[in-house]
Order: sequence, then C-alpha cells, then structure tokens
Amino acid sequence: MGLNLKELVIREKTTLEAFSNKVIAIDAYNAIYQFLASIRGPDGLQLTDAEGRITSHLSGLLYRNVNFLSLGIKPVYVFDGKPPSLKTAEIERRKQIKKDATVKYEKAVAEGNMEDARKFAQQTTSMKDGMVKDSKEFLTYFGIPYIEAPSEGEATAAHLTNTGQAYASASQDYDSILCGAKRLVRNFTSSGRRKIPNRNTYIDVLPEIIETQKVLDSIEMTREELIDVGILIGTDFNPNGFERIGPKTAMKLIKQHSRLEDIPQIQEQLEEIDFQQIREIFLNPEVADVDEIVFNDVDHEGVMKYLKERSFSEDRIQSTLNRLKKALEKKSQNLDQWF
DNA sequence: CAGAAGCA
DNA sequence: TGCTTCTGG
Repeated sequence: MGLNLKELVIREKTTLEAFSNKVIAIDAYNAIYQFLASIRGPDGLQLTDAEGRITSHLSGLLYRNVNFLSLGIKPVYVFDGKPPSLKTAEIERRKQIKKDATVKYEKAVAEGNMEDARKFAQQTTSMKDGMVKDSKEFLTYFGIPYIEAPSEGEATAAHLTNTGQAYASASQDYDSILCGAKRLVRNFTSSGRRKIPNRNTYIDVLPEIIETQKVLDSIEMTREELIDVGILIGTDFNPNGFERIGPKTAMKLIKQHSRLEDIPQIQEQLEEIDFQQIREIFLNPEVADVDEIVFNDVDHEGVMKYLKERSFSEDRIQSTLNRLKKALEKKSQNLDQWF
C-alpha cells in the first residue's frame, strides 16, 4: 500500500482554510476507501440503508464536501481507471490480506472481542463498483466535478497540478510525488483529534503539504533518482522492494550510483522485475487531459432526495445543508464588501 | 470520519 | 465551554 517515503520528505503543517478558492484534485479511491474503512459502528460493520447497501462512503462524502465547499475549496475527484498490469501482484496481495482479516474478524466476533473485531473488519474493506457509481452520482448533486482517469487516479491528479488546473493533489499515498505532482496534500480533512486504535490517546491531525521541488532540492536528487529510490524500497508494482533495503539504504545507494542499473550488489534481484516499465508508469503515466473543470451550484433538493433514499435522516441532512448555505451566504457577503 | 450528545 | 463518548445508516 503506497510507498514509504515518509522519512525522506519535508512536510509542512497547514490548515484547510489555506486551500480556500483553490482547486484540489482528490484521489477519489483513496478518500472513499478511508470512509469505508473508518465509518463503522462499534461492531465493525459499515453503515447501510434499508436495503442493506453500504452507505459509509456517502456519509463521509457528505460531511467532508460540505466542509470543503463551506471554506470555498474546489474539490475535483479523480477516479481510477484500469490498473497497470504490473499491479496485478499487489492487487492479489491485498486480496489475500482481506481474506485473512475476514477469518480473524469472525474469530474475534465469536470470542466477543469487539475491539479486535472492529480492527479486523477495517482490514476487510473493499470497494465495490456500486460504491463508485454512488459516489459519482452523489458528487453530481453537489455540483462537484469528477474525472475518470484512464489508469491510476493519482497520475491524472498529478498531471492536473502541472497543467495548472489544480493547486495540489490530495492523497494519503506518497506515490503522488513519484507521479510528478507539484504539490501533495495529506490529511486533507477538517483538522481534529484522531483516536489511536486500542490506545487511550489522541493525536492532532493537521493537513500537511509536500512540495515536490522542495523535497528534491533537500535531498539533492532528481525525480528520476527518487523514483529509483522508490523502486528499491518497494512500490505497488514491486511490493516487496529489495531485500534488506529500506529508505536509508535506498537513498545511500542511489546517491552513490545514481541509478538501479549501476548498483552492483542488486543486479541479480533487479533482473526479476521490469524496472524500466515501473519507471515509465511514474514518469510517463497514462493520464486524462481535461478541457475545463466545471463547478456547479449545490442541488439541495437533489442531495436531500438522494440521501433520503439511502436511509439518511432528513433532520441531519437538512441541518448539514443549512450549515453549508449559511457558510456560502457569509462568503458572498464578504465578497460584496470588496466592491 | 465527523457531527451530536453527554458531561463536568 | 471545552472535552470525551456516542451515533450515524
């Protein structure tokens, strides 16, 4: 899952307000997956409507987008297309993890250990086609645009930051840096305290911004070199990385030799992966070219009707929409004062 | 996850 | 009022 570049990059804490009036390309899969994983009851089960269809993603999208729009942030969601064929092994690996977690979940439930049950249930999270369809339809009622990427969503999101159509790409995965995003935002949520699982402690989660050029300058590397570092550590396209090589060693080796082909001690292992193609996925990914990103007004009635059909309480939807309306009115007032 | 409710 | 816990669907 993603790439362990955490210790190599400079991250600057910021706030959601800092993104007011900016277009942010959101890695839709990444965001929705997190809603599906975390919006659950104490038993670990997701929220569902009267027909038993999962609604956790809709709940997450509702509140988060209301917050974005209230602050004048312009989100554009980028959905994944067909994964690169090199990702097959990683996809299988994730499937297996979910299978194992399902067994552990059932065991924990049988033993009445609800804390574990919840933890393992989260690990079984998977995204179904219906959820993608739901999310796109729901975004449309919000007037929020979405883009269907031909392949990895992150790559198209990164592309938009380079065409100037988006200020930053929002994802929890560091891959966006290798994809060439100008800026990456992590924790792109209303900041707040988050509970550490099982522990009785909380941490403050603030949005953090990563400027790719600053990262490259600070480690004195080119993007090509950083991609090779990534491949040494392990990417979605070679999930195991290289034996006995973590971030520190990877950096040292690339600093010394510049590229994978020139590191003597890894040549045998290097033959086992298609590193040229992995580089290509990061350097020249298949992306969607977008003419214009259009934001529409929120269709309050549409949002209400859609969520009522999915068993959301009318009162809750109404008060959430009122909050949005109030915030937008206040915004236009502030704007009027200028003229 | 994020808002609502509960509580000092 | 601010912090913790509960609930949503």
